[in-house]
Amino acid sequence: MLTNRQLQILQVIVDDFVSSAQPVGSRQISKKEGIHFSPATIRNEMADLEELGYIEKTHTSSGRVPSEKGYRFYVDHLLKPKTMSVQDIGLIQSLFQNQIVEMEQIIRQSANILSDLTTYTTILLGPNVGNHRVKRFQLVPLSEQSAVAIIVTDNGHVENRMITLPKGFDALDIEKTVKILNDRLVGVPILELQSRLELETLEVLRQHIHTADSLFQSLKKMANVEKESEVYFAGKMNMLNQPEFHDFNKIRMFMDLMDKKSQIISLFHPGDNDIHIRIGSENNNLAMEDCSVITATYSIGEAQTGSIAIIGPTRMDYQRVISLLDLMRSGLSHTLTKKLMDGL
Amino acid sequence: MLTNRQLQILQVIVDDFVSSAQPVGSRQISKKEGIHFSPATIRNEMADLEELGYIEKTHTSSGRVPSEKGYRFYVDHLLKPKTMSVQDIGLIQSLFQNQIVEMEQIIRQSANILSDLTTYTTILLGPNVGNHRVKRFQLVPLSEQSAVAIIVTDNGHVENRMITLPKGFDALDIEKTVKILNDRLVGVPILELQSRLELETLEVLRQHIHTADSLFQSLKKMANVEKESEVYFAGKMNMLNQPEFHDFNKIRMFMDLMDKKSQIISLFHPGDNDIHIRIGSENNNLAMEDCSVITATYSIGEAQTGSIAIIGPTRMDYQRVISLLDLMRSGLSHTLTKKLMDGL
DNA sequence: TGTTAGCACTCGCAATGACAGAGTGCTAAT
DNA sequence: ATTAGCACTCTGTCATTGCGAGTGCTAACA
Repeated sequence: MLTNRQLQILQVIVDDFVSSAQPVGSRQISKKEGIHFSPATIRNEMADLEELGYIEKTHTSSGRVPSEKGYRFYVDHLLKPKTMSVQDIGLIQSLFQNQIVEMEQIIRQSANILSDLTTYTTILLGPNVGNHRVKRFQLVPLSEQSAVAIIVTDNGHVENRMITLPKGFDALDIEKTVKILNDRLVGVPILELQSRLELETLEVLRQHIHTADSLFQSLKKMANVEKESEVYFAGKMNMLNQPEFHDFNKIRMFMDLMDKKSQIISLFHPGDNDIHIRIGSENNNLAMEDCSVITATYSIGEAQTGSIAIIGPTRMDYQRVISLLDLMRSGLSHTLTKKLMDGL
Repeated sequence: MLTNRQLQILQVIVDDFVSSAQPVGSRQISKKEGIHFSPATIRNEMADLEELGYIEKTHTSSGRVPSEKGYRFYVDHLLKPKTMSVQDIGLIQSLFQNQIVEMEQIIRQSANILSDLTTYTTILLGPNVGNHRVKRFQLVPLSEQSAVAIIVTDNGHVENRMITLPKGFDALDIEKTVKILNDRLVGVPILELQSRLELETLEVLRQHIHTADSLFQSLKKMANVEKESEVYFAGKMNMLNQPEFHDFNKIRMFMDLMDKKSQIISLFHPGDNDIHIRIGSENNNLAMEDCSVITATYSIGEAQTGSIAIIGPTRMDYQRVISLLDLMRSGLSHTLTKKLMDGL
């Protein structure tokens, strides 16, 4: 167990390093408010803290830097709620007071505001599409052989896809098909669309349309709606400002990562509803070794949830990010839920 | 006028510098195939070329580097068609042989292939939306007060927008509205949509729907479809590989530029149908001082055109990029036009 | 007269060493 | 238990040096 003094010192080291990005020496610590012991004493304590793995030296005679374990401890035990600046709060509030109609707009804006306020990178996962339900199908023929299939979901999202039509498919066929699809599939969650399509419509289609099987192939493709959530980015380039990223290899790796949706999604904490913090190697990703990721979820109505992640260097202002994230998550949840209830 | 020998030397300097990124010295030049004079002679010629402004020294005793004027001359007079590698051709061909249905997919892929093959950055402007014509309107109500408005264009593009409905707007009203819109506005180019909407439908709507004016406000918003072309990027990060961009400020400026659609669009050559090359400051953009941009246009059918730009360092393999760009532009034109003719 | 060999000179760059500054660990005094 | 003091270590900077690559110029050559 750490002594009170060790806690104090660890706190100062993390706080100081977070804001200066420079290793922290004993003399520097001794000058801080609330520290009433000499540099020598502090050096002794630091030696202990180092032995325990909470801090590290960058070289034999350097000041100390928090280790991953140190950050972890700091985050778990030493985080003290700071009051947020009125401006920050105001900026976030104004987004929600602003009467924006489209959900997507609001989400985009949220990401931008977060990355501006934090100077880190924000990734925002839109509500998971899988739970949305089909509201309406539409089939707009473009030519003899092709048409646009449109699926509108209950939250106003529109999916559209080009499909090929069977030979000799006429206006009447289209009408019939649309009717069948709407009769049978409205209300079905996107996630189940493909299976339900087969189950519910194949037979009926065969009864009414003589090219049913060919058509069905097209419809099956259409029903293969992207189930992964939309990903919104903001402030990708903010990483360039972080001194730990003044290294082309790191930048490269980071940017490559940002281009891979599957890897991005793996950064999010599955399931659960809290704010989560992953520090450095806890992200299980080489490109993220010097990064921490703080994630939160927001919810829209009962069923839909989305996530927000803020990615910064491990030397990150954890408290500030958490506050901002919390404010944003609740604002988003509230505003978007209201939109949903009001029928968008 | 440059002597034959000077041309030869300039050519070697550009070629060499393009591939090595290192200033080229007289000794190095003298060793090249086809060069039959001594380093001393070459030094004399280089002194002349420098005086004429085609090449520069990076410091008093360095080798020479092409100046902007040098590149310009090279591009205008010295470019020799190289035969393209079979692999490159194959890769591009395979894209078009591949049976991809969606235009957008093809365009995205094209950009990717180009940036992969060139190792530069590709920007692809989709066909200008303004000329597309309305094929069908649809209005899907989501709640009492809101609906999704959908516009399908003749090339299969789908625009959708949330709109608010007037109080007490019922299913019958929706049906009427959709009918009126489709009767009056199908075939109208997107560009004219807003004006034609007012001209053609306002009166009729007033006759049939008692909340016509309120509805019309919503429709007007809907009709405000983005007229600028879609922009596709590929290989943004390729710039990191270029030694001239191993400088955080340049990277930053470049990336900032890439985020500004209006600036991006200003990089393209307006109007004209040829391949265009802009070197360094010819781009009139500080962030582009060390970049060259090569642009080409492709066309879909008679009316629609799009553009491709490849952005690399001024020290760029001009010939290769031009060949690739030419191949891609004609492939794209051909394939997409065919798609359009086949009714997509 | 055009070409070339030779040479002195310049510049960048990498290696070297000296040195100041910041920090540590340990010991001995308080 | 705390702290002052001191020897030691490591980094970063600066000036020096030497090397290599390249140039410009001159004089010799074909």
